[in-house]
Amino acid sequence: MNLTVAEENYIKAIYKLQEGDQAVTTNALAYELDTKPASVTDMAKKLKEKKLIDYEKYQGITLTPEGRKTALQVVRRHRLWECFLVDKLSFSWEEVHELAEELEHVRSEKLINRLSDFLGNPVIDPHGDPIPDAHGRMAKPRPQTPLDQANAKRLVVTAVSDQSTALLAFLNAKGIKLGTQLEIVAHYEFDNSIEIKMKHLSSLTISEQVAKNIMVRPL
Amino acid sequence: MNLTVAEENYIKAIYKLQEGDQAVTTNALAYELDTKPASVTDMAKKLKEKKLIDYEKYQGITLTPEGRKTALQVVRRHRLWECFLVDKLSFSWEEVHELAEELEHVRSEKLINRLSDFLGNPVIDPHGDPIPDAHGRMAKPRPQTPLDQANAKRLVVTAVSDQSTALLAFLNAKGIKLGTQLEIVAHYEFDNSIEIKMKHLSSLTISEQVAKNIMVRPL
DNA sequence: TTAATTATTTAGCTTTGTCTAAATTTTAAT
DNA sequence: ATTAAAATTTAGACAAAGCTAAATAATTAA
Ligand SMILES: [Mn+2]
Ligand SMILES: [Mn+2]
Ligand SMILES: [Mn+2]
Ligand SMILES: [Mn+2]
Repeated sequence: MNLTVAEENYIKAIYKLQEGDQAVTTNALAYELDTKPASVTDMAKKLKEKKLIDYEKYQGITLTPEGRKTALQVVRRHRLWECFLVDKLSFSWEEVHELAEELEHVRSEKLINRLSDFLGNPVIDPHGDPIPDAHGRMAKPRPQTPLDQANAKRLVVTAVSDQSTALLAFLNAKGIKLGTQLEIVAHYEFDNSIEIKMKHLSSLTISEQVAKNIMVRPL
Repeated sequence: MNLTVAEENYIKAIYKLQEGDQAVTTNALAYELDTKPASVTDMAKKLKEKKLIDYEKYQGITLTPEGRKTALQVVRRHRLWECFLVDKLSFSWEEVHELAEELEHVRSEKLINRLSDFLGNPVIDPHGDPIPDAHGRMAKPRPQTPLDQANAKRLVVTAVSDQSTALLAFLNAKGIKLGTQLEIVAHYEFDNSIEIKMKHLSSLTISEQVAKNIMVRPL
């Protein structure tokens, strides 16, 4: 099955939005892909034809097993390229998503497996997301929660769930990265902001919006 | 000026075929790009519109200075990726062209300049072709001639002018690569085949067709 | 210098992926 | 149970890139 770049992008976006089994809506997919709902409907018909998704009018979209396999391949390529850019070419984590968005479409098993070897077969990408192996299997991530829901006091940052340049740039500015250890000093119920303290630094207060997108686990 | 992948491929092909100032013909370009003359005519109109080529009906195609600049950027990306694949991922020289044909279309100055640094700013690619620098300047290649026209006896292989998998596989089989030193033992005028001898090996005879595509300079 | 051959262009059609505007279906609210 | 709002689909259009078949221009041969 030979997919176009657009088809791969759709499959990956469906994978991303399809938490568990819940069907992905036309509008959500259009928003995620920065396109229009009418375009999504058109593409849904094509992907159904290719047996990559289950789709019935007005009923939303889910990946078939074949579609999920395809999605995992694209995700693998995306995340390995992100590792390459950060580890080998010294890009910072907020710069790599867009480039990987293009590199992920070079389809060569040999290339991607050699790249993985070259990188030491990493299992997480620069944003803390797991990298599927050549068979589509991912190490199941150690349990992690959004910072705004953490109950332990001493925590370590394991991932960021929003990967917009804006959030990543903010985290850079505050010195927060994967592996950063922090302590929760206070919750402020007025706006659900959270005061945190990192070693050797004065404490800072972050918005609920930011806290929701920082994944942590107890230290 | 934002170019499509197809436009970049055309510009690169025109650059390749346009030796000196001679205009590139519609048919030659169609053959090079494995497409049809009618398609070339269509694209020529678009590229003229974008001021990348000079083109008048029936008069053939030449790159404008802007077009040449674009071509050199694409060539730079292509050849740097080939270096990456060979030097870092252990691909052999006959495998890299197709992959580079796709990778070359990821347009990011920052990416390609960092890749170049990472590779040690190489000046020739795995086939002996020069790599343009960030400003489009290439080290002018040291004088080289096709093996079938060499007059010195002791020679060193500097490049291959045909990069088909078939030729490269043949050269692999015979142990001929960039830097290989060889001696011309005999010319056979019946078919213009050439007998050569490499150090520590028995001599072998290669066809004119092969000899034409091996570039050498006197040792 | 005609005539034949070759090269190139034009015309018209196809596929992919997108859009807007209008129609329809589903969901939520009275 | 209607009605209003929101979500989704359809219809019709467009741009990019390709194709085939037919027309035209340029070149070569007789
Ligand atoms: Mn992508
Ligand atoms: Mn990532
Ligand atoms: Mn290419
Ligand atoms: Mn090359």
